[in-house]
Amino acid sequence: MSDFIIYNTLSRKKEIFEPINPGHVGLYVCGPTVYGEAHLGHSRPAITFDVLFRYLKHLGYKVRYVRNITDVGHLVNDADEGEDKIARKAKVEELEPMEIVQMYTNSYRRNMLQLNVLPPSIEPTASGHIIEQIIAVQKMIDSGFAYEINGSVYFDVEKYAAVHPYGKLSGRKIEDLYTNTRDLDAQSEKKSGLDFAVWKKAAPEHIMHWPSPWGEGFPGWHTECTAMSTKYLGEPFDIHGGGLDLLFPHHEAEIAQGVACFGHEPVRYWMHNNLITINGQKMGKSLGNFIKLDEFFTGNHLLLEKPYTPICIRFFILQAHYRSPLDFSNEALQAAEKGLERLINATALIEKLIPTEQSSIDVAGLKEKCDAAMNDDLNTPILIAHLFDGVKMINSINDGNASINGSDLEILKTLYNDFVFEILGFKSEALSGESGGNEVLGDVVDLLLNLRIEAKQHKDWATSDKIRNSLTQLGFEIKDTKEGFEWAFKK
RNA sequence: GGUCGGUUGGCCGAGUGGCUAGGCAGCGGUCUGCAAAACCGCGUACGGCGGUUCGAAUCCGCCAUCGACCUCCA
Repeated sequence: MSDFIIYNTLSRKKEIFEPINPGHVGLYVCGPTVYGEAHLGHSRPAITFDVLFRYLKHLGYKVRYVRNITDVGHLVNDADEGEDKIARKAKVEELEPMEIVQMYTNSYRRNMLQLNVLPPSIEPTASGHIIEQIIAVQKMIDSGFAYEINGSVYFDVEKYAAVHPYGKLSGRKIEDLYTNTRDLDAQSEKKSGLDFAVWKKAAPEHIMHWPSPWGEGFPGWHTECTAMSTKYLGEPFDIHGGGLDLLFPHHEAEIAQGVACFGHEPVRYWMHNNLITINGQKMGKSLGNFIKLDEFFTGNHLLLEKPYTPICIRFFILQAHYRSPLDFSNEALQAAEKGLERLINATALIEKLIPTEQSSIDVAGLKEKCDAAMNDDLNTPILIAHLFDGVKMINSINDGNASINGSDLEILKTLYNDFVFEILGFKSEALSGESGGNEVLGDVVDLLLNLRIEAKQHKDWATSDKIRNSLTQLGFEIKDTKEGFEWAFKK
């Protein structure tokens, strides 16, 4: 088998993936901060790393996939400085912070399920790992790279940068950072504007806080990922993923914290997905131009011409390479919708193909190309292109313009099951005549279509068309075949 | 201002120093009572200007332009 190659942000190169422990992979991905409903932007890392998770398993690795839930610790950088994002929302809505956390965690999980994103192996919460974070902070102090002041603990970036390359992941130079750091908090207790909080003293009105060696407080922005990733995956571990927007400062800080805690870098391969844009601009909470996933599924948003199914969103995202920016548009989404349908239909058709003596198509070659595409840094757009080549083959065989032998047919079945369903994670969303969701409904549709056949036999085209058009209006897709008819219902 | 990354046909999106993905839309044809689906055929694109090369959309330089990060953000 050929090597699996991934792009490592750390080296800015494609590298052969070699796990630290043969046969096992530790994967950590930054999950959501649960203070709002998930939007399209959240779906990209979730889907990207879901495909990575699925593919690693397909390759035979035993994978431990950790994706955190951030439920404490993000500071709000406005008038309410020092107040926790989640606590702030709680006051507005007069809910307990943990009530908010629970609500949005539930909705996030529901959305992920809809997108056919597999649950991670472990989904740790920051609030559930306060002790681990306190220990991590203590290690940073012990190693001399963090200092306590007035009940808060800060990471000493200057001291760290003197002996370690701070900025190596994001390609930043410490001098540049100095000149660019805004001087907003002149009265700050930090030694330097570059320093970041690893533990923050809680103001009296602050709701979420825990006791620590430095007094009542809460963990800083980046502490949780360092504590939780290494707790479950060890250090160093194999792959750390996340959105490109987390590269700096979050991931840079994680490297520094890791070195401060363990004396070596915590991660072998860093992977970053690019962002989704809307009209060429980043879709983000701060810009207020995001569309929630639920809004996609219902079509209930000004920018949406119609609803789009979760799998359509998934297909749309995977038709672009994860490291490329992807621009949202109704047109692109509708193109994805139709393409997905064609792929799913052909995949279902494989079951009905009748093998012959000879194969006129190169199934082994197709499989090789599909493997190669995935091995080349998860090139899902290329993989999908090859799968569409196969779609043409499948349809041609069905039309009698090509042939396939028994063994090739078996390979083809496995190939499409593996890539379309297991790895890319697509699934059929239509209720077809065969599988059917509601048996009575199916029987009624069959009845109507049988009446239509009778009408056709009498050349009563008016009745025939009336039945077909009415069913089409209701969302059924009717196809006439040699044997009679086929139908499918689309939500 | 600093750092990084884009600019591909009507739209979306891959990719490689020469063999010039794929999807969607469009056009013509086959099939069909008409459709739908499917199949066959068609469209020859890589921001601009230079340079390297037998040959560049692909490498280099300059310019233009867009974006991301530098502050919480997937």
